[in-house]
Amino acid sequence: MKTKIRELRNKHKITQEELALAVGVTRQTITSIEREKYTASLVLAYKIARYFNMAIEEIFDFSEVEEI
Amino acid sequence: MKTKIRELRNKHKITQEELALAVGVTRQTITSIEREKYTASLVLAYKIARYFNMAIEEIFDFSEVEEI
DNA sequence: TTAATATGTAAAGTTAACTATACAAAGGGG
DNA sequence: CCCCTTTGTATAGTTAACTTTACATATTAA
Repeated sequence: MKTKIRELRNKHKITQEELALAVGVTRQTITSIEREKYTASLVLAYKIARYFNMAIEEIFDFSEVEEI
Repeated sequence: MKTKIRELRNKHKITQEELALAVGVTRQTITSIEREKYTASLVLAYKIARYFNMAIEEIFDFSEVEEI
């Protein structure tokens, strides 16, 4: 899933490691999510959104999710 | 994790099975999430939110998630 | 009371999210 | 150039989300 994490991280000038630490996961998890290796869990998505002071839907791109 | 799914489902007068079908999971998944057996994935949370025309944060209760 | 509908639960299996460790490669600053 | 920081990637392992099947229980309607 596409996300704005890298973009936001650059804007805030923090590394993957710093973000990982802030939200309580490993750097590999952040790397994997940025590189779309897998999708964040709901709780992690929330923590990342909180960190950047945004809503989950503003950071994670659900446009590929099949419409209901 | 606490959610408003049951409450919303009752308000909309739909069964677990109907919601499950609408968002593309099994009834057991809805049951388990309502009974807090486990937390929905990000995509499922999004689909449920879309179904009820709400934001993810309005349906899922993140108050127990450790502050960052 | 019986049937039908809605929900709870259980167990076993699969897949995806995440950890841990480790090493390679890219890029900038001295 | 060389060092240092940041990022990419790989592999193996664990845990949690979700499926499938099946049966039990509660509630309502006929």
